[in-house]
Amino acid sequence: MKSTIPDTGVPITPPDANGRDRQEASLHGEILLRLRDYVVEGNIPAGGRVPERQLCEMLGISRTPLREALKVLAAEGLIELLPNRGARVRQLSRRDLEELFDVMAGLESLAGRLACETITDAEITAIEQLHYEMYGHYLHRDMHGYFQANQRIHESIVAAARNETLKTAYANFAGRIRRVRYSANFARKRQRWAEAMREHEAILDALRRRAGSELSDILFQHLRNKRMAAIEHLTEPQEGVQASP
Amino acid sequence: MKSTIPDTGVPITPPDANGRDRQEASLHGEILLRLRDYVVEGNIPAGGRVPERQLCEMLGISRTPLREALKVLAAEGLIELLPNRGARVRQLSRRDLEELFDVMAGLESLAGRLACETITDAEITAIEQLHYEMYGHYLHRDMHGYFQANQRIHESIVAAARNETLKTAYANFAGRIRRVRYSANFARKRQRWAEAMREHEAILDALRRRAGSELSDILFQHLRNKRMAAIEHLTEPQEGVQASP
DNA sequence: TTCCATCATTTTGCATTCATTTTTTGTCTC
DNA sequence: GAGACAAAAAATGAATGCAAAATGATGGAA
Repeated sequence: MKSTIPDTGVPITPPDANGRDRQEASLHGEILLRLRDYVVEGNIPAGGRVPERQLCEMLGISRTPLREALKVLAAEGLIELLPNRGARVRQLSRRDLEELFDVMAGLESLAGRLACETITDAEITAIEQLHYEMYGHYLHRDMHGYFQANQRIHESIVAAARNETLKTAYANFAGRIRRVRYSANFARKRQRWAEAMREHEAILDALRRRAGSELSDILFQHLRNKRMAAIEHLTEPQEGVQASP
Repeated sequence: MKSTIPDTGVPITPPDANGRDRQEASLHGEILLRLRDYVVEGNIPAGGRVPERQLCEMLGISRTPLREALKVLAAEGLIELLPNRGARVRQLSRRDLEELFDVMAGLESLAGRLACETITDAEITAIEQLHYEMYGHYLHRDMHGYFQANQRIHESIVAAARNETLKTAYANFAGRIRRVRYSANFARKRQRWAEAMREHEAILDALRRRAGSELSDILFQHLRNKRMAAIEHLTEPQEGVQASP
């Protein structure tokens, strides 16, 4: 079933990396997932063309489902479609990034507010756990570990909001930034790192007290600071990440 | 050019109602806009099938661009695609609506916060103008006028946030609710109406003082209350609006 | 009559084909 | 050698065709 895909040594990700729609039933859905991951992971340089024919061969499919997937990715903001001139990986300007970070901040801020309404003690404990883990990474200057724990904390907050619509939107925007986010080596600034830790303390504190409005403020400000750290070092024009050679 | 559309008495909207992407250059883009409006305006009953062939004739196109548009609408959450069983207009459960309203609340709350950072006196004056207009409608018990002015106020706040990404996301979610929103005849409750007016006073006040965090709170609460009013009267299962006969 | 199996019809998913547009290549002129 | 024009090649956008799946109808057995 599912039309024998000849497995042309496709380098694209396995069919379930991103925790999203799961509409793998159709070929189009499968292609969509793989293509999205392919782009999000930065396999195509920013602004680079997305060659239909080549991808078709790579994926062993015809152009129809591929083009459908491209249309969807364009709607998601990952690529852009130039009339009669094909698809390109969207080049995010500095302004685009600022906007994206702000929207993410708004969504997390909302997530925190909602989470306070229904979060359980167990969930808070789990987040505390992650927090201490993150603190350990901080002490060991382990950027990568810190980054991962940090991300899981934020995801936990979003999950605690118990709002699938929010979660999906959050994942969508996160995907758009991901290419850049990894390059945001803000940890260079020791001071910012320490500040972020303090902010996380405050987040936990507000969460424990279920102080929704307050948490909302703290989260927004936290993300705003992150935005500053991530973006300020970019030179005007655009995205700071290229495809690995 | 652009393939003679035989104008089969298509009831769909003119090609520029919704203030969105404007990718009318391609046939696909045109179809996308028209189809989106067609669905948003409730021309197909909730949960009803979206017959490909029929729509193709109606629009005078082949199935390929139509199917591409359907895929995009599905990604936007307006319709859903059942494997091998075609597209249906998404049936929003009560829970879906609650979630959507909350996300809208979060986005507007964010918009208010951002707006406070850069809004000009002139913009505030314009919003005040709308506010008084709305108050007039309120006094005259003109539900429709009130509703429109109200909507323009909220849109003005979003515009004042100067964040295109936010604006697009906002428009997207607004589209999903639109079908239901009109049926939210919360005005029946005189008291809620008066309350909403008071909340709007508070919104304006916070805006004048550029009190971002405060405005954020007020807006969230305002939308939360709106959600209550709009949803509480729905009987459990789902959407409360049908296609007009 | 009701239930279920079988077959025809419709619909969907994808591949293929066709018509344009864009891009590249090659040649000619200055 | 640089630039301009023209033709060829490639890529895109949309239509059509075909196999698989689903829907609906028909008929037979309990």
